[in-house]
Amino acid sequence: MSPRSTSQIKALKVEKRALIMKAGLQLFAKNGYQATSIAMIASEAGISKGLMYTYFKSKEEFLRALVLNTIEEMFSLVENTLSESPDDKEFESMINANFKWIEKNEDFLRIYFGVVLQPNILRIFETEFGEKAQEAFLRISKYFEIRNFENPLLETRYLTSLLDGLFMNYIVDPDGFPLQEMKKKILNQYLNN
Amino acid sequence: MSPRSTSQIKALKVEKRALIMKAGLQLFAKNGYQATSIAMIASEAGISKGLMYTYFKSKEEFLRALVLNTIEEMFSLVENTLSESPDDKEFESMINANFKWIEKNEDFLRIYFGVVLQPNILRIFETEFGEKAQEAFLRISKYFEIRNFENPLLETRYLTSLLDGLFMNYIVDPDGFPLQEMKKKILNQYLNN
Amino acid sequence: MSPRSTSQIKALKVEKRALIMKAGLQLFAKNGYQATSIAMIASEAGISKGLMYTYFKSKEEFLRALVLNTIEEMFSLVENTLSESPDDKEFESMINANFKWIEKNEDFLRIYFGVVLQPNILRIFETEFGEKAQEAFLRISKYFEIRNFENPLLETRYLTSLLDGLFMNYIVDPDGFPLQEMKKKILNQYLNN
Amino acid sequence: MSPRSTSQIKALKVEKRALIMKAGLQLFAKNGYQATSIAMIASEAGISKGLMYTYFKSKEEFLRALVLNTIEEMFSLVENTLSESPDDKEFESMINANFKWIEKNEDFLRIYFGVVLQPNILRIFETEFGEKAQEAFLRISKYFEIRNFENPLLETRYLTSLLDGLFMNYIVDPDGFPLQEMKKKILNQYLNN
DNA sequence: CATGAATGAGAGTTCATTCAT
DNA sequence: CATGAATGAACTCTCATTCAT
Repeated sequence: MSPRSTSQIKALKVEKRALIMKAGLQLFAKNGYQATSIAMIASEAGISKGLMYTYFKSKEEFLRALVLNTIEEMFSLVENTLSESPDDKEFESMINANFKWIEKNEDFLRIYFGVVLQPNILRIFETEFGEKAQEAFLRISKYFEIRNFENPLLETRYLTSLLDGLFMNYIVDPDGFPLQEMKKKILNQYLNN
Repeated sequence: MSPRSTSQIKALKVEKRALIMKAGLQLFAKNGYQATSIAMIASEAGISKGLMYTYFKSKEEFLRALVLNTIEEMFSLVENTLSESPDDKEFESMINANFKWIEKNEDFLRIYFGVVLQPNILRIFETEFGEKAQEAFLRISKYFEIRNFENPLLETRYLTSLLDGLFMNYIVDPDGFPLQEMKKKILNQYLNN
Repeated sequence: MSPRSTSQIKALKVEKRALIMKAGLQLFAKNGYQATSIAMIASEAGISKGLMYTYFKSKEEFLRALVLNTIEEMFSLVENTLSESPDDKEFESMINANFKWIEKNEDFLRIYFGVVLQPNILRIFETEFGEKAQEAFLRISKYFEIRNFENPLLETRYLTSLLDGLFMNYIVDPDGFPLQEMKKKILNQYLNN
Repeated sequence: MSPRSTSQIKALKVEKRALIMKAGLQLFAKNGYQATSIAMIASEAGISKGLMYTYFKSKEEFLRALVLNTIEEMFSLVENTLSESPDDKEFESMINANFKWIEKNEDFLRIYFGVVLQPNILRIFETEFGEKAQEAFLRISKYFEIRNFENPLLETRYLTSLLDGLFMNYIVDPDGFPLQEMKKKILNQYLNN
């Protein structure tokens, strides 16, 4: 019961939590949320069903944790690449970072789009989620402002929608979709005029 | 037994079928396919659960009917507006038609994206669905070819992804999304250089 | 409304009734009672489900009619071949008649055994059915009495059980079961000592 | 976590499994397979419907377990009583064992005949089931061979059919059927000439 | 006389969740 | 801390039966 052993236990818990989430990520991506049972996730993570409920209050809570966990990372891509007054180079980095990240997070993307599109599944997101999105959105918008775009907010919305569309098409057909060419096209479009 | 009464009955069946599909469309759009039960659809349509199965063989068949019914209309927008050698005016018509149609078919769009993105739901679509998509895709590509775009196929994929992204963002937030401005932006981009 | 047309109608009804029963016989034999739906029978008979219910009060009534209809024929085989004081020749005729009849009524036999073995399906039979069986039973018993068997009733029960067993095994494997040899064996056994 | 508690739990599972099978045996025997619902079995066994499915994968699997479990015992009666070169004494033992067993397994018999006779229920049995039957069949046939019967295989088929018929009639009317006398009759017939 | 649309109860099955061990 | 037996509600789907036409 020494503090050390307690912290070790905590570390173990964190590790196992991550393990479970990894299992859930894969299964949700492969089968969808509804078609993936708690039993499947527990089995994949090598634990019992019952133990799932000491880590996550419910299946929905689990999904929420799963998505929020990664969504933070996703939105921080923008903050990590764009300063408060972003220049072209930073913009290019941001785009690059996004495309790179997407390739590594296909599974998450699949879940993410599902959650975004079927609001009744997780309407609760909106608050926590909106804040982070808002922040990233404004960073990008700042770049367009600096570049003297007529309507920076519209341009930002346009760009993010474009990225959404590209990424969505990418996860529908990862092998056939020309992701790299699309990236070049975007960079050309924004940086060469 | 008279032809009139027979045809009246048939007409009633067609009407009721449409009624059920309308109910299904709304509920699937609101809750998603899996989270919508046959009982809910029947109740919304004002019929018994059992009767659903005289109109549709299974829940999956029902979804298929629902989607194929409208998807044809969606893809024919391109064919109806673009000739075999499409000019700028036709391109503009096509874009206009698409944006107009989307506003009238929010519910369908929600289902459509869900079907496309959810992995296991209906891979069966792919065949019937792919053919129609292919055709529309090539029509648009022909336009870019005529306009001497360097890579017409890539450009088409880019445009359709952009539209997907815009429409997806529109259905997530129909009231807040500047759909009309986006349309203008696209038309400017493609027609004014 | 002339008497003739009325009787014609009646004849038609009788014919159609027979037609329905034939369809039911085949389907019950092929799929079993529970796995055969009224809809299937109606369809096979070329009529509507609703019309079934003008000929038979319920599915169970239909089964009852089906079985009683043929069971009478089956038991009358004994009465038709055995006189009140049956001799060896009559006994041989009776055995021959039974084996011949069984080959022509495989389908019925399948249903019959099911009904006999699962009493809860049709316990109501017992009365009507028992009477006819009793009569045939006593006729056979009379033959053994005349032949001075020690215990004619036991012998009858033995013989009828033997026939049941043979016929049961025959319908389980109609092609592989040596029905004719079994008949010879029985005749040898009873007539040659 | 101790081995004892684990083994206790396992023992409990085995016990409960047996309990469910007992309930199923009775209900299937009384009503037949199709007319007995999982709900009825669960209720009779004092458990919830859902729990049935942790013990048995499906209703059909349950039936299979029920039948295979006992069928083995049934066919092994022959192997346990007849040696490779069976003599009269062994034959008598075999007959005795069969008659004795039947009285203790009325319920099973009812199900067994149902399974054998109903066409579509479980043709899957045939393989596993056929092998065991074949073995027993050949053992008996060996006895008739040694006894110099003209056609041992036919004689075996005759005897087993006879037994089937007797046992079938016994379960239709357990109280009225003279089972013991029939046994004596068979033994007399085969052993006294 | 004949139809089949319509019902409603009930079937088999799954699964998130709980809790005794 | 960890298990998985147990529950109960919900699911998709079937079908005997009725009845307006």
